[in-house]
Amino acid sequence: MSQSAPATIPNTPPVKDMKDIVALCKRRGFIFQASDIYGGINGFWDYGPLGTELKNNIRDLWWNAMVKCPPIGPDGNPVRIVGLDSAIIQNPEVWVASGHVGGFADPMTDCRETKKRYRADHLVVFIAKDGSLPWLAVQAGDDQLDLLAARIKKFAKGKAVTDYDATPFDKIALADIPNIVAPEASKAASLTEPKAFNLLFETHTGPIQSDDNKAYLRGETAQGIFINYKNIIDSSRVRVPFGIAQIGKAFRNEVNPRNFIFRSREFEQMEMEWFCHPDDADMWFDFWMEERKKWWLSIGVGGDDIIFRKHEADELVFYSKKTFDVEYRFPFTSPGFGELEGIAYRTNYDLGQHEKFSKVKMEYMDPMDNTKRYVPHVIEPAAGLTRGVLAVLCEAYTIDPNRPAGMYMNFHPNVAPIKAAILPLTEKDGQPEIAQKLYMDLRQDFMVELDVKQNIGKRYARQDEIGTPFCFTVDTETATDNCVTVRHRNTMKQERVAISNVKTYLRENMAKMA
RNA sequence: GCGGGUGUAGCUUAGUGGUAAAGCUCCAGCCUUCCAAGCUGGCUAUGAGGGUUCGAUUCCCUUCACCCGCUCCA
Repeated sequence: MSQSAPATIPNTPPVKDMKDIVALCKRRGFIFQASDIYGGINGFWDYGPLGTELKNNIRDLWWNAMVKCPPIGPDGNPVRIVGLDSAIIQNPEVWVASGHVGGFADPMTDCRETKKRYRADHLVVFIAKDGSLPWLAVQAGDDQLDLLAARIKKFAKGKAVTDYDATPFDKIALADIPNIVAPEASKAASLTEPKAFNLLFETHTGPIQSDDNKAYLRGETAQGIFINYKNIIDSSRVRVPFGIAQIGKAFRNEVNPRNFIFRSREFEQMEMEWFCHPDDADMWFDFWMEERKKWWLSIGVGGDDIIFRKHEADELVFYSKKTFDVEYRFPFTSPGFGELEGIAYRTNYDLGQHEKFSKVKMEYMDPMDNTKRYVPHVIEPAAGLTRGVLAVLCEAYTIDPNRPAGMYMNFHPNVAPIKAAILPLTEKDGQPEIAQKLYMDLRQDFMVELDVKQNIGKRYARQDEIGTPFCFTVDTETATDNCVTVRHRNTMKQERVAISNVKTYLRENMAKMA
């Protein structure tokens, strides 16, 4: 029970507190700290009964919108997307080709004095030509000579920029590091030896560990798609443009897991790679941007707390020509936003890399014109499933001081873990038997719960707390009129429905927001 | 990885160098009631490890987890 419902100021929505959301997740079985009874493990989370339902619902809605029932393309026909479930461990060359082994393993150096951390390859060390100390480190960039000039003023009056030679920090011998003054430090010898930050999890295939059988847990599901591109082209009668979709776990050794399940070391992704002709890439980029907006709205993540934002040129990673973020205002990012999905125009970078490293041709031959050959370009809508779960949880959490728990979960019915509860008003007069019969029928089609214990108010309250949109209550009149009462979660309003219509009623109300 | 904070039952809190307290939840029973009603009974806790001590939940050390800030974030 929440004891900390904040005082409400008129016309100001009450502030959702992450602590309350995390507490609810544990209390009601959405999400637990992984290895809880052993004191937990940093960066990992377990999904309980309701969290699993919620996550599966979001996952299935994505799969449905992508693979089973993909959107109508610009030509009026549905686009073609096929599914894939690739291995978590692949040949380690995959991750060399993708850039993760190099890019995810940047050596970092810490400044003991200022507590700043720098990428070793982003620091330039200037060494005086006359051999005098100290050496001056600055952050690499267009302005590095200006930065150097400022440091010279402070540490080597009378010298000029031209009296120094530049050396990348990562080329400096370990023994010479104490000669260096860090970029914002006041004296030398504050930089630590560079430490490798390898964000890919390493493992070994086979029972004996050696460098020869080192392998990586995948850092993203996307590479599994790229390395199967050719298999799918050759086996599935797909033609460009088409997509390959995959949902699954990915692993990153995050430096600092934070914010509940937002940044964890094991997480789940929903990624689709859309292969198209380079001339059409911009059109498809806009197409998927719109489709992805619609999808997030369809699972109840909407309103002022979601934004769709194009990256500025200086934010783009080097292989991407355009990136578009779907971001949610989480309680811990507010008033800022945190990323839910990135839609990236990745050019033909990934297929090109795998062509180069595997020596397998990735060229596509236009079936209508054999003279047209090209490596397809890729638009990638890559969403975080577990981040989606968190956004849905935060969005649904609704403070309501009039309810026993002080809140309820306003899930869109299509993501709600339990769609309906069947409740006999009392435990006598044959009501449990009627309820049981209705439950046995409904459970064929819906995740429903039968609850006969305790008074009806407690049972409604419990269902509100886990976000069950509908309760069907069997009462004394049910035996004679064959109707039950539908009680709505958000409004607490009730209406009478014939037992024979309950299934239809549920189906019709599942698609719309309560 | 750095700095700061926090760890007592499922939740919210109390307390003490000497038998760890309560409310709510939960479970069982009574009651049979449309919004956590009432009555009875019950389960469950000092994050982990070490040290000091006759005795540690309390003091000390280490460690783990979580929160905030920094850093990082293909």
